Amino acid sequence: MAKKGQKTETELRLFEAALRVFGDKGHYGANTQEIADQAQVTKASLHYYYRHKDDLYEAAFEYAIGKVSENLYTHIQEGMSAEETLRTFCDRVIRFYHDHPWLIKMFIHECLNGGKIGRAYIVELGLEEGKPLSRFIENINRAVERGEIRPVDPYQLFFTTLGSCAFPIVTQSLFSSLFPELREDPSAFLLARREHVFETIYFGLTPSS
Amino acid sequence: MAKKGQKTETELRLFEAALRVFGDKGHYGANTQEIADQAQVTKASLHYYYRHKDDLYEAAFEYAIGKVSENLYTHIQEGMSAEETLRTFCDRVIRFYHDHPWLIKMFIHECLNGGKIGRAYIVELGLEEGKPLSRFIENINRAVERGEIRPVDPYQLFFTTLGSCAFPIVTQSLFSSLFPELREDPSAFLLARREHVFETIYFGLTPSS
DNA sequence: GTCTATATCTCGATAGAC
DNA sequence: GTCTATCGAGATATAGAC
Repeated sequence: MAKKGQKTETELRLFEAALRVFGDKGHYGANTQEIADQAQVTKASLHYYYRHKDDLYEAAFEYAIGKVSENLYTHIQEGMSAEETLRTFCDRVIRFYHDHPWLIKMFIHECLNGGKIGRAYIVELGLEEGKPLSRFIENINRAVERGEIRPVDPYQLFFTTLGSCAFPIVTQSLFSSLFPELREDPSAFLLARREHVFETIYFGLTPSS
Repeated sequence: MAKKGQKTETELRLFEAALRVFGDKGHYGANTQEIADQAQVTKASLHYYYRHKDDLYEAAFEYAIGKVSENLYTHIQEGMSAEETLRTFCDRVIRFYHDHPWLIKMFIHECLNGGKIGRAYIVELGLEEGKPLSRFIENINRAVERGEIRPVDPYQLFFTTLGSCAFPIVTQSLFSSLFPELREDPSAFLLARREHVFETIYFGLTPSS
């Protein structure tokens, strides 16, 4: 059922509730009762469509990775300069995770749980020709070759960029009690990061640049 | 008991086991049976020293924050240049979390759970005069004033630096199946980040700088 | 397909012997 | 202070009526 093309209306409600609840609380923190409640069905119905909790979780995680791929990586076009690539990536990551924080939370939850379930689905982001992540890596490598930017490990740069963008969204609940700007207007702070992260990474902090 | 000065040997074993298990699995993922097993006592003994699971978790989290403060922030001295501040911070964060990944995992788990319990303890990192985080912020502000670096929001820079350093350690379990360098020699990749992160943030990517 | 009712299991916490 | 035994809440999952 979960895999077949068309979902019934009930199944769709279950699936969307699962995205919200798993996204918010992760695999362990979520419970089937809450998912059933949000979908306005009973637990028995939930188990009718998805035999085990894990089946529902896997379906949700696979869908989430697809959404991430679609919203973050497809906007990085082959042949973009490093500047365009980084600008686009910062903008998409921060806007997307700002609007859908449960997606990055689901991902981080899965990381903390050892990635046992998610590992099978993350290959969709792969590095092979044409896959989403490969365009980021390729664009950086080309930019180094033609001297737009200094030599840099594109994998390291990927983590630096994604980490800079995603980390404040993940840690907001704790750091907001410490940082006045983040506490008073989280959206403004997070959206201001699009410029900050791009400029810091691309131009650095030294005034000469 | 937990708060008093001297811990008995059994209590110490329990506490250290709690650090490991909570650190690895977070508040919800951890269970008291596993902590008791690792401490080689029964659950009943665990509950003798710590009435509720939450008491043990709070003690562990408070201790963890103290460790983080002690190992990351005390090495940032008042009056350091921005260059020294960032170099020191990258070096300490990556080395420390590389050696003790459960500490950053515990922190992120708490963030994902909404920070309800940890919020009370994170104020120890505060921004007030003399508190650990204030030195980072102050050093950056001074560096801007005297023109060492261009104008930058020190709070934004804090997230950029910490996120760049911590994110790969947190997400290693999932991204290692995607990035060959990270999979084949995680330590080398993570330790190489100390230079990469500092140079990317301080000097940027543009070759002119 | 959806429900009520329930089986089964896991976990935090307690009682009481020693 | 540590143990065995057990309680009771809450979770996943199933049985069977409709």
